Amino acid sequence: MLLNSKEEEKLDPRVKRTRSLILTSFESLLAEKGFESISVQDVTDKAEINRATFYAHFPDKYALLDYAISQMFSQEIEKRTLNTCHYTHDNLRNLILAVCDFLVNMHSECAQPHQQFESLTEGTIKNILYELLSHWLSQSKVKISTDIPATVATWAIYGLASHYSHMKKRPTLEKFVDEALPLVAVNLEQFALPV
Amino acid sequence: MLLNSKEEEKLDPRVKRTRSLILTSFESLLAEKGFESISVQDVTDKAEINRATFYAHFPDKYALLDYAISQMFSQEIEKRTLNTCHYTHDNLRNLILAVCDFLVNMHSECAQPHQQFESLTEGTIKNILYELLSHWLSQSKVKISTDIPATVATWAIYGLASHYSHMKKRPTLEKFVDEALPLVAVNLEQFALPV
DNA sequence: TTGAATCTGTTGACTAAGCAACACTGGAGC
DNA sequence: GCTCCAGTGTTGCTTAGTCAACAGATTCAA
Repeated sequence: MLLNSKEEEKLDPRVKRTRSLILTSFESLLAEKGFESISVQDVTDKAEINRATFYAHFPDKYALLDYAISQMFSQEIEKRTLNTCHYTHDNLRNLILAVCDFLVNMHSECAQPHQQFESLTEGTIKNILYELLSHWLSQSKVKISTDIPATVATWAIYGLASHYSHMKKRPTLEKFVDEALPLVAVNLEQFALPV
Repeated sequence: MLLNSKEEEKLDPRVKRTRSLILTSFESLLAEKGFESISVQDVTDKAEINRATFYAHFPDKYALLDYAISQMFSQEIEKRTLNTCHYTHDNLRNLILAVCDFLVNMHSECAQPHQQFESLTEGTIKNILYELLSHWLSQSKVKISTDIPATVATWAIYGLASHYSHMKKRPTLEKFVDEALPLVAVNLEQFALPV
């Protein structure tokens, strides 16, 4: 789910093109109006592709939202090279920063990020977070089940970021993260010893 | 050749997409290096389309150059709505301005506008000019053969614009055109009476 | 409640684009 | 002379995208 950049490169150029057209169209529509009021028609009209083509790529608009969020968030992760490293205090810090950044941006770029929209994106992002944290923990010398600590950290990180992005008077991101980081780190460090 | 905007709109979206990809790629390559050193490979690589697809649209890169120049120049004409009007002194003035503008821009945007490149574009632009002037003259009450005056004016206008675009110390465009306009107008006005 | 309107998801026949392979050309260098 | 190389056009087959038409769902107002 994370290391998909390589596979996507050797995809049929038509497929890459179509997906990218759909994605661009969808993102620009999200900036205009709420997810619920966006129809598949709207997306395909703006993308200048046939509606049937849309359904060859996605079952419905919810799948598109899922894909769009995955793509954007994965890009954020890749930009910070968090997908190709292991657990350190600093990488964890970076990860929390990434999620906060992402949610803050999303709220500023989307016209109407309502309840339903948010809970759909929440699931998508938590999946990616969980995968990444499990990956980090699995590299540890200590061979134990990773699902409990990964779950705790996933929810904690997303919760923190969501809280931060909804605050009316936000402190600087650095300040917020420095305060929150130890609480998350303590749950991971005992399992994620440096390799 | 001129009124093609309507037809192009109801073209297969795949065709529009492909042509536009080729065109964009070609234009950006022209900004980098000379026309002669651009290969069909280069164009299709940058456009991310298959080389065989290129040949389904154009016989070779010279046809692409032709198409590209036609498109760009026609856009310049349409922008000034010169394609949907008739002969007036002021429209003629605007037409000369358009050709000058176009050639000046081309010289600034293309990396190496060498001799061969220029003579290829010259033919393309003169064709469009000739068509447009013939169209203007054909609307006149005076029903006579339009080819002689259209030819004279075409060559004169292109010659003026080419001269202007190559001048080392260019006067303002307005000043240049005001001086040149009467010499062209005198060849047309006797045929192109107001309708 | 009807029915007009709009969106959905799906189908089958058609067309454009992708791909790999081919023979051919025109240098560049030895 | 020669080969090597990079580009050119072309081909047959595969796959993705287009289009028009369909039945069903939802909404809204008459």
